[in-house]
Amino acid sequence: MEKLLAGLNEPQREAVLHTEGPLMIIAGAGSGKTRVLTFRIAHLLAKGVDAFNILSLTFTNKAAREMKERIEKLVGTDARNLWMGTFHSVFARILRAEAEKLGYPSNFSVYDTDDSKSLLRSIINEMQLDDKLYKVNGVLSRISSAKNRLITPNEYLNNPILMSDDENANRPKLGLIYKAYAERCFKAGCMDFDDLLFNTCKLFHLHPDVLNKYQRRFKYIMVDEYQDTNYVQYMITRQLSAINNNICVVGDDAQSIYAFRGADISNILNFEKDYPDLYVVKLEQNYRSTKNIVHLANSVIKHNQAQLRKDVWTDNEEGNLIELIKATSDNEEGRIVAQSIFEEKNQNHWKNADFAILYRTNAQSRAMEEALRRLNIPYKIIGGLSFYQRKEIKDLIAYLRYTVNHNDEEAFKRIINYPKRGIGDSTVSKIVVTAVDNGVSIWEAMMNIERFMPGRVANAVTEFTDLVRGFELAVQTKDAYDAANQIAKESGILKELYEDKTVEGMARYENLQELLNAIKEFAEDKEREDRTIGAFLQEVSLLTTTDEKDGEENNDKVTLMTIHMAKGLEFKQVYVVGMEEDLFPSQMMMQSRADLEEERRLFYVAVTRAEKKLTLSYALTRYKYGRLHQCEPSRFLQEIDARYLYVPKKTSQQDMMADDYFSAMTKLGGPQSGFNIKRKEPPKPTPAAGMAEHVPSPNFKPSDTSLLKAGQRVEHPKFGFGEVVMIDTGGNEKKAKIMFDTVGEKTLLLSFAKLMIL
DNA sequence: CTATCGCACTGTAGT
DNA sequence: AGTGCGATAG
Repeated sequence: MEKLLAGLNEPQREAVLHTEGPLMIIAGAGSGKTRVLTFRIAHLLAKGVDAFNILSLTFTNKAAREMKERIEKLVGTDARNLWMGTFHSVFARILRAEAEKLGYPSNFSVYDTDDSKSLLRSIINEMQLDDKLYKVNGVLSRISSAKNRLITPNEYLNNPILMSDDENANRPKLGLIYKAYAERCFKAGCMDFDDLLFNTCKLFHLHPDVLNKYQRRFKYIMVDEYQDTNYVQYMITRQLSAINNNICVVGDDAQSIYAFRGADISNILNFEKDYPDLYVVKLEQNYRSTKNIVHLANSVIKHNQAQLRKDVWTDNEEGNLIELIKATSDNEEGRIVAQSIFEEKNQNHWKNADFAILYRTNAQSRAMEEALRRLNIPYKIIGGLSFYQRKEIKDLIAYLRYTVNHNDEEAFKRIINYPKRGIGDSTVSKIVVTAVDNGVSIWEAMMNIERFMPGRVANAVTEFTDLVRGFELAVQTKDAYDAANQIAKESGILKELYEDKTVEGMARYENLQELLNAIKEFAEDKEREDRTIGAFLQEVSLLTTTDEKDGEENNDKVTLMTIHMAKGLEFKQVYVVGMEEDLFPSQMMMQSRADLEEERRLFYVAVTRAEKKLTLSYALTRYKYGRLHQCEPSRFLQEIDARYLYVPKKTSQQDMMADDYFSAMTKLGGPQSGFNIKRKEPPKPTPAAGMAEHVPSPNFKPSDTSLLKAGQRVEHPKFGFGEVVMIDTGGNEKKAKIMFDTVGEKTLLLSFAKLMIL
């Protein structure tokens, strides 16, 4: 252990050795956070703490797995009993043991996002609401944020602020949808992802003895990526640590990039208030990047207001200046980047795997892919559809789920007529209606179908129930693999796919075989206590893209991914592409969310992935929904301290300055036929450049909305002129609704910094 | 019950 | 432009 500690700097060592009492580690980018965390746990174990008493919460399964491996390397098999995992996986496990206390079956299924959406769609239909007004995505995110703030359906319905919000948004029934949704999930014996945390809190609240049991068990609690936790996660950790008070949170407020899914940066900003005797360690030395990269990152993030004082510095070499590339189009941007990778690779003797191309949205990968393929540069794309999101996989999983839990409504809907067995929508709704009328479950109704729907349909339904009962028997008597195999065969899925001789069909068949292999591995894993289908389903429902194995031998590939996926990774050279206004920072974010501070943190995360070289690029035109659009450079390029930037003389491969190219194109009335340039709409009443600093009015402090009065005229650089129509200052959130003359109504949260009172 | 047509969407991500 | 889902017609 001493040997290990010798390699650490002073704050790192402090973080490792400070084991008793609350601790907050503010870990800047590239400051050796993972190392500190693993050493800290190893140190606890070396001190004689039982692994059984340590709980370590991470943000992804992958992070948990990697950390566990590292610790096992340090301390050996002592690490076996560590509880290490995501919030969801850890508390799903606890809920599985305690579910009955909340009225759930212990084999509850977990709804994924698609299941949730499908259920919501049914509910919105059944309530005869306008699905254009009640969009599934919007409704789901509203319900999700309510659950993340521990608001029950009834509390929602009794909350005047939420209700008036909904009314103003013309969606007064949202609370009722939430209530119906929660009831349906409960009846189906299912939890969605948010329920796993919500119900954990509920369990602890209703059963203090259970809470006490786990409080005494988890003597040491660690939370990684604390800046990305939401309110319910905050409550869980707070309650669990209430007795022993040994809680250690690690995070970096400058890398909080998940507000859009409910992460609450104030968790980390206000942590001090909850634990007065808190000890704070700041890891500020960056070991990853050159001075130029670190300075550039700092020069942008300093524009943010909400942050902890932190000063990231590095001892590393100065390094190259950051290259800024201007391209005429997204396709040319791709060509230049691919060409650059080709040249840099030879020049520095780097591998393909030393390069990453980062972008804001997945759609941007296309141009990059084409260019790389043209130069025969191998690449891999991280993200996109995961294995477990594929239709054929979800179908078989749905059969398994339904076999285990006959109340699982979404699984039922998926499999009842797939493969086709003559039970269509009308039959299904008749069954559902009968079940509801008689107060029995759908399953029971189907078991008695001859009584109310005798005839041909009844036979089909009985065949189906017999089939499922056979599966049930198989699950009880055989091991997971044999049972799954039987289900795949007898359900007819396997046959259906086998008969499809198209390329896609063959791929689907192979995917199914791969799923069966995965079940086989699971069933034969001797280290696992619970090797049933139920346990498999639970694990699989919490698995994602990043958790899947690479599987390929040749891993020397250029990595393409979104900035979000890049967090925690590092590459010798990084290209951040698409540095254009409205794309990065994203227009959508700017309309709905706090403001551009999160986008700025996203930029910070992107550039700090680079070790040696960093290249930024933007295009002047870009394809969007099949049409060519005109773009403007991102405001972030203006915020960068110019000292760190360098613009190569020749940026266009056609040896033509991009500006000339574009003006030539527009003079000709657009490029050749088939092109259809969508001109950017002229900026609203703001200065011509569209990038000039907007000076806030002197009487108006950003984020202080109390100065706004209904009826006031205001101006916003993005949305133009408008009128304040409503303010509510209830709770912590200050909100104002502004009716903009051209854009319509906007609810602004924190973006008041740019708002002028006229 | 199935096939086809038309419309809407097109955002980052983990569980 | 392309896809995927839902509604409607057959």
